[in-house]
This record gives sequence, structure tokens and C-alpha cells, in this order.
Amino acid sequence: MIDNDGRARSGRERTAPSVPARGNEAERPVRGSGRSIMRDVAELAGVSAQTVSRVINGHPYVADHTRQRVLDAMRRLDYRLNPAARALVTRRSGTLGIVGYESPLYGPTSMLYAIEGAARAAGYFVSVASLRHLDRRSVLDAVDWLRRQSVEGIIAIAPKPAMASALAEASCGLPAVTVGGGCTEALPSAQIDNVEGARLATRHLLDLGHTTVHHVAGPQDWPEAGERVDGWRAALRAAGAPVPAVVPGDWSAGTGYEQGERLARDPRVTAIFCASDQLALGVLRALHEAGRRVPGDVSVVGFDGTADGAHFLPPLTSVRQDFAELGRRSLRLLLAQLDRPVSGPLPRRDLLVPELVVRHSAAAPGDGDRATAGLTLSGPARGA
Amino acid sequence: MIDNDGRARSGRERTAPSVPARGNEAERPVRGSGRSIMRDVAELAGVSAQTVSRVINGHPYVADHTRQRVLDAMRRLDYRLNPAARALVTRRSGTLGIVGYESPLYGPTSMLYAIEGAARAAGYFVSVASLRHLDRRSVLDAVDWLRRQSVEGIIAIAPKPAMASALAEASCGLPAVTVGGGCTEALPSAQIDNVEGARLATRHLLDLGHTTVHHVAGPQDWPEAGERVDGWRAALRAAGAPVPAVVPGDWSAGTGYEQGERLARDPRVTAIFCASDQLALGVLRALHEAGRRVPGDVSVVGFDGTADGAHFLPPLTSVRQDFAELGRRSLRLLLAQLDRPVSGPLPRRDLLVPELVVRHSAAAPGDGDRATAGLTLSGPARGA
DNA sequence: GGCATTGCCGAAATCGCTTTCGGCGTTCAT
DNA sequence: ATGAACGCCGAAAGCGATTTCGGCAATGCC
Repeated sequence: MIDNDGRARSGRERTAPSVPARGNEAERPVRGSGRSIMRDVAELAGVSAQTVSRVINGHPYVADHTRQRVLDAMRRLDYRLNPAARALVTRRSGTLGIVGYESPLYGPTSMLYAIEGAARAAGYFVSVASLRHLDRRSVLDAVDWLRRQSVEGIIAIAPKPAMASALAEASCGLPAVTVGGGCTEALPSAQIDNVEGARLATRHLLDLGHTTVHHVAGPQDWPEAGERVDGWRAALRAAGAPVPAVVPGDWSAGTGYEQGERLARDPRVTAIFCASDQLALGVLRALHEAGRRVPGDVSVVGFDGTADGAHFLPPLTSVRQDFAELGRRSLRLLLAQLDRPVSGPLPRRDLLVPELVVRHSAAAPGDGDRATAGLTLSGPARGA
Repeated sequence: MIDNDGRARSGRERTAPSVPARGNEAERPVRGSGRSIMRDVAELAGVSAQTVSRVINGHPYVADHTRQRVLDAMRRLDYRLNPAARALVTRRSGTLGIVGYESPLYGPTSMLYAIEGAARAAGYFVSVASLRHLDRRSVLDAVDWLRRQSVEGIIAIAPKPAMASALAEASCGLPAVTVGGGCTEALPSAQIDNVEGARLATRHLLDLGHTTVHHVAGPQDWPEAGERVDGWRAALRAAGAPVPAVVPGDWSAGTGYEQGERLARDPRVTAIFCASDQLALGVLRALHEAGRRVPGDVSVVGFDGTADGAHFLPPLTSVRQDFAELGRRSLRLLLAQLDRPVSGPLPRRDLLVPELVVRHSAAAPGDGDRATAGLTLSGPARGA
């Protein structure tokens, strides 16, 4: 066993056990610090390393008793496979990247963990790259950073189209999906069906007997806000109801309050659909201050279905977005790309239909005394 | 170049360029799909692979013009280092793990991204493991999962002591820190100085002239809640003020409202310190309904300093926790452990002193008319 | 002039795993 | 009886980087 340069090869022979295998650990504890490698397991089990590999990877053609011996040895040595070594040879890192952004909003933050949970169930690690700003440049940097750790796919929690298209550009050759408002033709995406959600909310108010519904919208440059406007308008048109001017806003309680004050002064306003629960919170307060009872004088419906909404006064009827499910769907979209890189047409857009959560902020017009009497005195409802 | 088994070695020789280097790509595009490896760069630059390595790792003893040639080659080939190969030999994955949990609370969710940002600045990847439940078992699983991808250290966003100690146990041998409420002797941690924050809030109310301050607390099994009780009590004692019974609660607006109703009925209550902004929101509403003006009749101070608080009615004076900074501090603690694994005594507990954000919900007792006159009519303040 | 030092760079070994190739012994079909 | 097929397993060759060891020139010092 002499190499062509004349030097003896270092201790790789199974017949030279006295040569320290790694580092300078004089003794290798049988029950060790998780530092054992596949060869240790193989030796202890009396098989070769690749049989151990076969066991780990669930290959067939391993005798049951051999498998047992290997598994025992793994347990005794507290063996942990080295993912880097595996990744090196398989060319698969086993990790997915998530591009996320810090936001005071309820939705985006709760999706991340859901995605991770689902990814873990599918055997993938998840690493994140955060966005400092919601702009192109940040997305490009984040994707580049994720590529550097050779993620196998990327999910971007991207509320704006500019971000989605930046992802499409930067991820070239890498499976990627968007989730949330921003989406682009180039990439599959999972989204809430905002149009349908808004329609649900509006129709609910119409069905209760309101002649029309006013809408406090989200920020103009977020597609989700626009879609909710569309749904609201469509429901109104379908019912032959007059379509009031959109009340512009952002997602915050602050502007909800401001716009709510204006709406409160208009006695013809009996139903308001808000693009977010926070908006609704502000509107609710403004109405309350103006002496207009909810839902007696004015009905209000929100959008988000946050847990806090159940504690508003009165408990807020809202359109619940299941962010966790949305996260899981986006992962499914990504996994589909991963399994068959060039498969048939995948759904480009997985639309998750939201659900109306009826609580107590919406009622028939003029139904005030009966509807609110109990509510105002009792605490907030405990519903989820 | 014949191996001892008699078979010719496969194409590793630089003199056999016709042998495809990898896979079956017939031609290797100079401007390629990021699939080039270090040897390609070396060839193009006319140097050896380890010189390329030296350039990448910033080793000295590389001539300037050589370095330039290598950098040019890297650019032309769009070369990306294979992290798995590096990790395999360096035994460092370059990634950190974060154990987080999904929560409707404002704080925990915003720390994650801050930590990631700081970690990226320090050259570390970040991968996450989410907790389905806030219990021991989940923490153990999450840490195990992170270990499997050989993270170099772990930060746990753990609000309860049981979780911190589970981390301490599971992370054995791996640098780890906790951030947030839960902490254990065994692990360093970064935390808000809740005692000082509560003292700040209480003293602020006392300084305004209130004879005492009532406290609506957070959930009993969260240390953060307990610490805030301690700080409140300490401030009261230091001022010689009577110490009312703690009003128990959790973090939610719902219980804030419930407890607020009770407090509102007690005319002696002129100042309330709430353990969270959400709690304060509920209290505010209860007071408003009871016809007690804020801050004219009753002053209220929250804890969190959420952006929404600036839009409460009236804008909420609160104790701001800088979660982003907290995240960065926890990372610093971890990095310190990483650089010198057995260094001297590190700060076991990095206490971040929060800051009182004075808005308009607290004033001198009986100061009602002047203080609220303008506020009630104007919109919510625009302060951060 | 001789020798050690310094600056720069290359050959080979190595990290721990998977893959490819092939070797046995049994069983099955012919 | 014989060849093929199958079940089970091992040897060796990588994956693409870093590390160790060493080589060669130019320089500094005695």
C-alpha cells in the first residue's frame, strides 16, 4: 500500500486500529459525543460502510438481521449523519429558503413557521433570509444569499408584484414560488382568494338587508387591497346595489379611525367592509365615539380573522385567512417542482378560499336595540 | 499513474482535457449556469485550485496580479463556492439555528428577522425550527432537528423557563443562548429588563402625582410577567405608596377589558399600569365605556411600545421593548461563544433597558379637561 | 558565499458520505 | 444440469472544497 509518491498512506486501513481515526482523540468512546462517523458504525456492526448507508437511505437488499445490527450500532454510538458529506455527493442540500420580511402585520409572520413545520415533515431544512426593505434590491440580495447555501427551492413571502418579479429573475433555474399578495406570471403562487373573501363579506352585509356597503380599502400598491376592492364591487354590482366611492386607507387602525369618523357622520352609511381587522378596529372606535352603535346602527365586517378580533367591541365579524394553510400550500407548490423538475402544468396560482367568521359586529339594519343590548354589557365573546 | 488494483485512474489528470470533468456536459460554457467549480476557475486563471481557495479565504501570500486574475475568472464563470464541500472539510456549517414559536404576540415574531439580519452580517446562515407547542418535548425535537443540519449554535426564543432548560439539556456541547422571558442558569440569555421597565412606568405615574398605581399583570407562568410585577411593586415601595393587589391577567385585550371594567368601577383607581399594550387596549376601552376619561380621570401605561399603540385613543404611553436590538444582542452572545469556545466569563444575562415612550394616556390626576380636550377631537397621534 | 527567512504557489491527502461496479451464494426456469 | 435472476454485501472512486507539506525564487544577514 505505497502510493506513487513513495510515502506510506495514512491510516485508512481497517487493519491498523491504533492509528487515531480523527483528530487526536486518544480513545473513541463507544457511547460518545455524537462524533462518530459511518465507518465507526460499520465496524461496530461488522459490516461495510455502504451497508450502513443502505440502511440509512432505506435501500432494499439489506437482510433484516443486518439492518438490526446496524441500527443498534447507530444507536449505541449516537451516530449522526454528516449532512455536508451527503450534500456534497448527492448535490442536494436538503434545505429550502424562505424570503420573509419583518412586518407589524399579522399574516406574514405567521406563515413562516407553518412553512417550516410542513417542510420539516417533508424532510427539508428551512433557512431564512429577511428583507430590510420591501424593494427589488433586497429581494435580489436575499435570494443570492440563499443560493449561496445552495437551497433547493425558494418561497418568498412577497406582498408586492415588484418583489415577486425580482424573485423570478434572481431565482432563475431554481424552483421558486411566491405566497401572499405579490405574484407574477413567471412563478407559481399560493394566495388567498381576496376577491371571493371580499365578496363573501359584502354579500353577508347585503343579505342582512343593507342597501349598500361602504369599503375602507388597504394601500393602493398592494394587490391584495385591490383584489378586495374588486370583490366588494363585484358583489355590489351582482346585487344591483349602488357602488359608493372607495374609502382609501392602508392597513392600520389609525387610518381606520380617521376614515371611520368621516363615515360616521354620514347617516346613510349602515354597513362598512374594512380591508383589514386593524382598519376595522379604528372604524369601530370612531363609530362608537360618534354614538353610532354597532351593529345596531352600522354593521362592520373586517378582513383577517385575527384572534384579537374576537375581543373587539363588539366581537368582529371578519373574513378569516388561514395563513398557516396558505404557507403549507405554498410549500406543496414548491415540492411539486422539486419532485418533477420538468413536469406538466402545475397550478400557477393556488387560490385558498377564505371563510366568513360570523361574530357580532354585523346585523340587519335598524336591528340595534335587540342585537346590542346584551353585548354592550357583557364582555367580549370568547369565540376563536 | 496506475493504481494498485491495476485499473487506470479516471480522469483527474490536468493533461487529459478531453475527459468530461463532471457528468456528461459535453461542453463547459465559459459563462455558465453557476455550475463551475474551483478547478474550473483555477484553470481559467492559470493557477492551482488552492490558490483560488487562498483568494476566497483571504489568505496572505497571494500576489496582487494573481489575485486579480482569480477574481476575474470567478466573475466570468459566475463561480459559487460549494458550501457542503467547505463544511465537510472545515467541520463548520456556517449556519446558526433559531428555535422560534408561532405567536400572536408582537415581540417574538419580530426578533427572528432581526437575528437573521445580524447573523447574515456576521456571515452566518440561519435556519429555523418552529415549535408547535411551548413544551419540553417540542424544544427537544427542534434542537435535535437543528443539530442534524449541524448548526454551530442555537438561539431559542423561549418565553418559559421549562423551554430554556430543555434547550440547555438538548444543546449539550453546542453553544446556545436564550432570548426573551425564559432563561436558565445554564445558558446565557438576552432579555429586556422587565423590572426596570415596570419601574419606569410606575414611577412615571407616581411622578405625575398619583398616590398609587394599579397593575394588570400578564400570565403567571411567564417570568416576564412576574418581573413586571416585581418592578411595579418595587417602585411603589420605594415611593412609600400603598401596594394594591395585583390584577391577574394574560396578555390579551380580552382580559384587559374584563379587568378594566372592574377597575373602572373603583373611583379610587386613577392610574393603571398594564403588562402589555393589548391588555391596555382592553382597559382603555373599558374605561371609556364606563365614562372615565383617559387620562383625565384615569391614567394608563402599557408595555411593549407597539406601533399600534400610537393610534389608540388616546395614544398610549408605554414602555418600548426594542425587540430587534434584543435579537441582535442575543446573537452577539452566541457569537462570543463561537469565537472563543472556552473563554472567560461572559455576561450570563444581557439586560436591555427599555425606554418609556410618553404619549398621551397618562397625566396628572384631575388634569382631565385640559389634557383630553384636544385629543378627543383630533385623530390619533402620529408618533412612532 | 552560505544559509536562513520570506513571499508565493502547487501536489496530495483528506473531510464523510453516496454511487458504481462487481462478487458471491441461492433459487428458479429451462 | 446449467445459465439467468435475485438477494445481499463490499471495494473503490468520486463529490469540491481546505490543509498540510513542501518547492522554488528573491532577499537579508553574518
